Amino acid sequence: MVVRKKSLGPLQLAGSPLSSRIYQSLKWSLIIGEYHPGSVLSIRSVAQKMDTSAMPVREALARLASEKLLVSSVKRSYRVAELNPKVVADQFFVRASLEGIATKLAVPFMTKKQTAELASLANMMVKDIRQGNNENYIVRNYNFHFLIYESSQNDELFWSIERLWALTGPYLAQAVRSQLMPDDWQLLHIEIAKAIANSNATKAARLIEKDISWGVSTFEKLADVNLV
Amino acid sequence: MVVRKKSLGPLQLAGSPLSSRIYQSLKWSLIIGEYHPGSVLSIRSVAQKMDTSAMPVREALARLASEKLLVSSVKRSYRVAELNPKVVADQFFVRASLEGIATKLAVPFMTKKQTAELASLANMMVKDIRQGNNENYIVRNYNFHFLIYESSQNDELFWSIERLWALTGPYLAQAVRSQLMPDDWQLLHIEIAKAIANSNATKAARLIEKDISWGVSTFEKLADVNLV
DNA sequence: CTATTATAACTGTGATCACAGTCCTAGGTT
DNA sequence: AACCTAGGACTGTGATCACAGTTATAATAG
Repeated sequence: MVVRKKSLGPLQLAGSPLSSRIYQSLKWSLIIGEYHPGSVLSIRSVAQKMDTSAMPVREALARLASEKLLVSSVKRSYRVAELNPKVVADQFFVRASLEGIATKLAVPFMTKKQTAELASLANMMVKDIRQGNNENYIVRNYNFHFLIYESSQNDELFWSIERLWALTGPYLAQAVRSQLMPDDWQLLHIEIAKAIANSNATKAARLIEKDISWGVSTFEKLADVNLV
Repeated sequence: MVVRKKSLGPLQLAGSPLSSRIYQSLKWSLIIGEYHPGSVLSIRSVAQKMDTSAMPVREALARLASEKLLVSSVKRSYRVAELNPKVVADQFFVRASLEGIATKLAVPFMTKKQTAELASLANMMVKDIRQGNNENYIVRNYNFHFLIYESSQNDELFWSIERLWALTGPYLAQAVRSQLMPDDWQLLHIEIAKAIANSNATKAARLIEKDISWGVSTFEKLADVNLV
């Protein structure tokens, strides 16, 4: 069984331009770590794979590059960025800040049904890791976090965070697949669900920051190693 | 004398694609409030004004829309968003958070020369307002803040903040031009420069947040009025 | 076998076209 | 005078072309 996202940002109706659908599709692929750092995404190759002309793909790639989700230099193919660990750590740092803020705003708005959903997701994520089902885990992790951020009622915050997930997606996926996470890290999601159920916004925010900060410290350590 | 920006993000060399130069140019126009909410930016009209074909303009507008700096619906012209005050307040709220964080990171890195520059800018901004020179004020305000954020050494933070300035630019400019700011607001920049000179990062961050929060409260009030 | 060079394959970029929706307005009708 | 309608002037969208710069490959010279 493949776990699917609920929806990536505003739901894309069938009538939306091809370029937008391609954009959304590629963005989602970045979030779930379908591409690794350095992956080449050229206009023509993507167009062929999606069975369309260059034009809509070209627009989609330009948009992704504009948001720094891809890198582009003149007359060289679009690529997923290969970032040094310091930069990735910086990105995770911003993520931790924004996601903490969003959580604090969200908690008062969350319903019983939503908190139950959170608890359920947290439990399934523990199982996913135990069974080594990384792909399901990644999607569920997305669903867990954005179920919270949705409730923040702040679109700007939501959009910024989602962009950061696409930015760090290729790196997070690498870490998940190489089992770089400490064993007790999974319990954090269960704690978060509990704190939200108890309407403890401050604690929930602190735990979310801790959850993301794992990314910061991991990549900071990598940075130190690489510098030696 | 027209005050100019130092540089908007990474300096655009002459060899860069036309579409990128148009993108940068339009983004800067948004930041300094050259367009007001609702302004129409159609591909062909911009292309004509810039004396080029549709293609590079089309890419630039697609990029801006992707970052939510413009709105676009299918087969309808690109526009500067006309946002309800609640949404604008939300954007200023995120700005306050990120700019506070960036300031806290930046202060330890700032040199004597830079702090002197900050003090100088703060003084000139007071004069700009006194003389009713709004356009100069807006550019100097940009230079003041981004001189700080530059020193945060966190590119992701810098980029996110710059995007938010383009997003809120049309609204900030409106407020500045209608003299909506309280009289003693200008003194804040002088205080910020002092706090940074004293290497008091926490205080500087708090003052920056206060500076931006003015936007939040202003638009929240407007939201209340409009709802009645 | 190695290093250098020429050549072919591939890249984004700009221009232009046809087309189908949206918007606005001038003309007619009630 | 107010309403409706039909037309034309816009809009973004997708496709295709030519071109110039980059990258990788293969042939050639040492």
